[in-house]
Amino acid sequence: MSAPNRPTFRRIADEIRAAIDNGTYAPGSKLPTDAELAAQMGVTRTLIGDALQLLTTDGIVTKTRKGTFVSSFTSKINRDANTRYTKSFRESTTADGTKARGAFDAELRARGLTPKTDLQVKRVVPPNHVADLLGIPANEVLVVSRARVMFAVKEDGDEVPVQVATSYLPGDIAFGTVLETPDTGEGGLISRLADLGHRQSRISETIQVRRPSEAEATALNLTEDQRVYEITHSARTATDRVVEVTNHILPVHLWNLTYAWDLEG
Amino acid sequence: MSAPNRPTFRRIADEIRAAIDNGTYAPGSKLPTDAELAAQMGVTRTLIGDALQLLTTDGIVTKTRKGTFVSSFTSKINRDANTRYTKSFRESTTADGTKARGAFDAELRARGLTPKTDLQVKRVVPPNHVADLLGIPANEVLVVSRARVMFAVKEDGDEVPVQVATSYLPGDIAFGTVLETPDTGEGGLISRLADLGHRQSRISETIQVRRPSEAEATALNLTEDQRVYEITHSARTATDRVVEVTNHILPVHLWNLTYAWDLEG
DNA sequence: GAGTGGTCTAGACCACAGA
DNA sequence: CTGTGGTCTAGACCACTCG
Repeated sequence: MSAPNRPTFRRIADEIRAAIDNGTYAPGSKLPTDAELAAQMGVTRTLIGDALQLLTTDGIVTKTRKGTFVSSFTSKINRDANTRYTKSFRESTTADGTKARGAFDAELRARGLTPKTDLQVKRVVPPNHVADLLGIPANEVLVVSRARVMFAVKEDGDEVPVQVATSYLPGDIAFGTVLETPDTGEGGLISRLADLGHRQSRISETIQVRRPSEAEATALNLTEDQRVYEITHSARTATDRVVEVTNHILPVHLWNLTYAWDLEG
Repeated sequence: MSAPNRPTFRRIADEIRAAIDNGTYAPGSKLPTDAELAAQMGVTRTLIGDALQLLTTDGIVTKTRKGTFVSSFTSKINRDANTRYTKSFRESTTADGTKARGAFDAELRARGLTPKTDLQVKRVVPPNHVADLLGIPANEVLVVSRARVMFAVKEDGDEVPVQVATSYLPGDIAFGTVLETPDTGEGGLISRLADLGHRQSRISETIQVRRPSEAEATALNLTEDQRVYEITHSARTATDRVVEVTNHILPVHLWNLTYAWDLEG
């Protein structure tokens, strides 16, 4: 009623969305082929494709060469920017008695998922905006880059990529230290930076939403029409030096973000 | 090179986007009609429509019954969650010597735009999640609702809607006070709440990205395929009472968000 | 009434994954 | 090889806006 002349392809999308919500199509199951749906609904295959593309963009279904499948990820993961950087959360003990290895680890375990991270440590010349934040000349100085692709492993063993993040650490701090090794141990990067005498005291993050780059789309299994948060995170010490810049890329349909802070007078 | 088999409609979108970026089509100007572009490029009108829809979703062009127009808004507005709630920013003096009326006001003037706000003050039963945050029973208690639609007025007098925001204030605090009047004066809502003995001390915000509701799409001049940030803002006093909940809706293509906070040990 | 974009069909060809 | 979704055309009808 609210939309009297709602186009057919949107009505079809609504219909299928409702069918997924009410359990007619279970998470992970295969939908009928476009051609079958077209026959059922008495429309062209083109229309079904348009309708399903809307659901694909929302992350509700995934289209492959083998058919259309209902996404198995339903609820969103919460990224709480404040607790995630506290020592207690980063080093929190998980259900199986092991200690969490950094913020992302604790975050996923809190949701009953098992985290898995692919890491590549390199020395690189950072992107300009990162060099800028680190206070070093552009296109010149090498820094340590810790590029991660993070997965949520479900109970059935399926690995879903949920985030890519790249941390940049100044060379004079990180070269030749544990910060260039794969496992940063209990409490993660932030704890190790503190060990090295660079305890972080103030964080700032800027957020934008955009289409994924080609590389991001591939890594996160996204289409060009989906959207990601890009969070540029920078941490400075009490002496006001930026000792870490991290670029987080998160599909918007998988995450909520939370922030909290005190007001001064 | 990077995408060998890039579909035609995406290539066309890229082409037009580039033409807009390099000034071939100026901000605010009218593009050729779909039919003309189709003829120029030797493709069907359908394809041009698909291409332009990509740009519409990104907020780069606007389609009307009168033709396709290049958006006049280029850069994004920055919403700095921290400075925006400081007293000095909210009450900052603008170029013309007048005092800013709250956070949004100061935000836009910093960008050379003139803010304009349509306000409707009512007593309403708040949405469930708001009642929850305010610590009152759902579907029952009246609170003060201050619903705003905010515009950026350009130099040529054009008014672009950039945000809708609705603040909810507990009745026992707000009924019969200045909080039910249209103009909350210097420093805005927060200053008046402080005057009434409810100085805010801690803020938390949660962010998600979603399609706009029908009402939001109408108010903000969006299509169903564009995306908005929904920011749920709540403020509590030193005595830990939530005295304000505000729901902010911002088109993602118009805004960047910024947060900053201190780490404890 | 003329011109605009929005929608939809019917049918075609394609690339790609899997048996 | 077959079946899948992805793309594209040609052409049609529509609703809306404006002169």
